[in-house]
Amino acid sequence: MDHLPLHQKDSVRVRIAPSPTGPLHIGTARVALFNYLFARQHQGTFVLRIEDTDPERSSPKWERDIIENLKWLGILWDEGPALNKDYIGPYGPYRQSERKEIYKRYIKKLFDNGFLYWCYCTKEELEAQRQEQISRGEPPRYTGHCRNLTKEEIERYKKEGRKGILRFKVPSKIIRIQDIIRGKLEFDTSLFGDIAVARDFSTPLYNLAVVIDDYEMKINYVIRGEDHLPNTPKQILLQEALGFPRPKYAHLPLILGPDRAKLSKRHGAVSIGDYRKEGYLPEALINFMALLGWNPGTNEEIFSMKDLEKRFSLERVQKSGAVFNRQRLDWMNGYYIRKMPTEQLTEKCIPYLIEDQISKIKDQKYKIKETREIIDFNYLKNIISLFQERLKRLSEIRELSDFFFKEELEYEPDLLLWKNSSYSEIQKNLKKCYKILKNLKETEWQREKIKEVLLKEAEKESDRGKIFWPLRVALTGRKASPPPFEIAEILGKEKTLKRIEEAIRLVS
RNA sequence: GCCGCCAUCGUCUAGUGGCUAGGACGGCAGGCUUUCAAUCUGCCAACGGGAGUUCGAUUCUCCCUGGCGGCGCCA
Repeated sequence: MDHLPLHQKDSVRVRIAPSPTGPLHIGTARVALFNYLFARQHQGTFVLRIEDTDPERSSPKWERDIIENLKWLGILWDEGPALNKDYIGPYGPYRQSERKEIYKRYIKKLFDNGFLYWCYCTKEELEAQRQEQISRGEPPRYTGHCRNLTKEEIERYKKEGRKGILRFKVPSKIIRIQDIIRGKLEFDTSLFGDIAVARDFSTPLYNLAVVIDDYEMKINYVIRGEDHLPNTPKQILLQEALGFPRPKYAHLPLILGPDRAKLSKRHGAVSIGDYRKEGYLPEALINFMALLGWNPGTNEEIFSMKDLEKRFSLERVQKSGAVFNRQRLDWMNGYYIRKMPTEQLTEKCIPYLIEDQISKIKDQKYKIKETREIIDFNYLKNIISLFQERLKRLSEIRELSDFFFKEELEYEPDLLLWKNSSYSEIQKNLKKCYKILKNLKETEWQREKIKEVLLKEAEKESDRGKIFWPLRVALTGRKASPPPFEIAEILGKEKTLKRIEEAIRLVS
């Protein structure tokens, strides 16, 4: 850990700085996670800052989404906005829109020291220039048209109603960066042109705002996505002009879509909220995201947040981008679902059922909407337990368990047919089941007993499927489901017999 | 176009100057099983290309190719 002197171990300060222009993106969440883990590892501080300098695109609604979902994931910050109340931290507000006084000081300082100038070019003029440069094969950049305007020219522009923007006089030099993940990097700033840094004295643009805030908040490690690599030398130039120390940089590989382009909306669900709604567990998402670009160097692959806090290291972060693989996420989510206590799983599944199968009456009591039966938590738990090893996403419980909440099942009579058996044979076997089950006492109505008595009958056949398949279909109306004994037990004797009768009628 | 970054199975990845290049997801085949799932067993599957360095390169260097990112009065 040569980039981290021992005496600084307790002073690590990192941040995640999302802009509230959309819901929490999976890429942002992963960058947040890596920052969080790095901070935890070094007993450092993890800061959340809201980058809402663009009032056009920012919205409190998205800020709320970002905050709520970070909390849900368990990526908690030490300093930053609280969910429901205003909060001013030790380094000022954590929302850029509330930090104008701070920015003003520095922008004035830059201007007074001659680093900045007003540029009055219009967007159209800039665009025309850009096109021309591109057609000549030059890098599109601002070449300093307004750098040395006379007082008269400035007056004239102002009279024309031009508002102007503050640009930074970019010096020509080679910037060398030592990136923790990528090693030595070099940039030639003469290719940049003069960058726009502020709309006016109190509203900095991104590059300047970041530099000022990171300095003010004493951020010493900047861990962010690789897409920010080209911004880094620009920010360093600004730091140098302001006399700020340079933080250490670590640029993380990007999360890619199946086409290997940066993961974006067109690839499907990208917001944490979407995954949450579909029934992905935070543990699975965290584990999965951590392994996208990081690995422990061993064959282990199941990691809790606590494990990650112990094991994570920037040194083991990959350089190349990682394709987001939904199947692997599904597998991992299924793994965590199976590992979870059934009680807890039931609690998590109930909201999905409440959407259409059941309604909540009071604590622990629910009503099946279609049959109007009153059931309790335990009943639901019994149902959920049948699907625990079959679920990949919590939302699947709706579809999978549907037949428990129906008055009547709808299915094709042909579905009752096992292999090449005939209707009459199926009818005969269903009648046998009916008779056997009817003779069972209520006290004997439990899965082992049901299985025992039916198995005795099924053994007489050349193939157990001749008994079990039609019975299972009679109870579920499905070609795939848990075993009939367990379903019968939960359904109860009366409903079970009724469903068998119904099936018999179908094949008559 | 310019600048930059990256390069091991389809995907996530381990790894080494000499190994049958390892694991996981997925796929395929099989066991268990009425079905599905879970689970177990097995199989398929990779070092982008060319030079160099070297006794020997997947590994080190260079070039090429390819992929990606960036080039806003967005962040």
